[in-house]
Amino acid sequence: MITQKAKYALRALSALAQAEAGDPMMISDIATQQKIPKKFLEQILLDLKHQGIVISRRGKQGGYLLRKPAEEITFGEILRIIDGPIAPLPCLSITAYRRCEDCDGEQTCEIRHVFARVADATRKVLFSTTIADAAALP
Amino acid sequence: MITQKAKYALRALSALAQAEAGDPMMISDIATQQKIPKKFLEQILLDLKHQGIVISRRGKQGGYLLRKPAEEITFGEILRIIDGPIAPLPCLSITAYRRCEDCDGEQTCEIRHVFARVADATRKVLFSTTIADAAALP
DNA sequence: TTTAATGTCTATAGAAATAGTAGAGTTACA
DNA sequence: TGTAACTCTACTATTTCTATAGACATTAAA
Repeated sequence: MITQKAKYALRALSALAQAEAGDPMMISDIATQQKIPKKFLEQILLDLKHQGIVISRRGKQGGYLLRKPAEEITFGEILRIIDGPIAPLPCLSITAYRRCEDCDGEQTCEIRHVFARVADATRKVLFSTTIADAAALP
Repeated sequence: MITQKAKYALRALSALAQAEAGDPMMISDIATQQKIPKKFLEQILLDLKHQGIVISRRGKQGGYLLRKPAEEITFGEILRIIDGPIAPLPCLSITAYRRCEDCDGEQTCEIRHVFARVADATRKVLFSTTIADAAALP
């Protein structure tokens, strides 16, 4: 299961993708429209800003904007930022590889190569789907 | 990420699959061989017993056995028992469906159909791979 | 029939993750 | 200069994860 936070992040980005281009959208508008707790959403958007996904304008008439075209923001990259590694095992993570301490070597691990296939299949979907795809829907 | 518990469960079952057919394997032997904390493994095997995956014999010469051929035990069914639903969203779970409260309808949800594809891809791997595949390796 | 070895079951506990909430601070437009 | 917006840090309640502890039940073998 992905976290609630990741769900919120993806839906918020989808809302931004649907907004007028160049016209910032306020946290409270996104929160209302997408039924996301406002203070929680603040944190999420701040994260996404720090990771270069969105930009913000402060003060009156402020709000958030996508930093790049929605077509270039994948589900995979957002999930990595919010929920961490995509891989089902630490020893299969591309961005946060960690050896399994209780495991006697990756070549002989009985389960590693199975989950390698899971990871591949998952990545194939997540990195080929963008926020634009999500926003396009009905 | 799957839990440590699920990793232990799959490796324990793989050990059972490699044991002499009909010859029960003791918890402590599995624990030593697979580097699993013994008391933790007890719980895991008990779960698997209650779910009909393994059978046990008590007393001297006791131990655990697979209840059905390793070829018929899939990774998917074990993960469901230990970690819960395979699906990345509650509203996509086959065994534990739950509506998303903050979501305005599953037809219009921007992210649901993306994760539906993730779930399909994941299930395809997890339910076509068995403990026998894991045990067969090197 | 006793004893030792084995699984069974319930309870407990510390650490980490999850899902928020609170509030003081900063910026910029009108 | 006022106020509407974002920024940042800290805090908290709940749940999940990863075990550990210990009393109990059963069985095989001496």
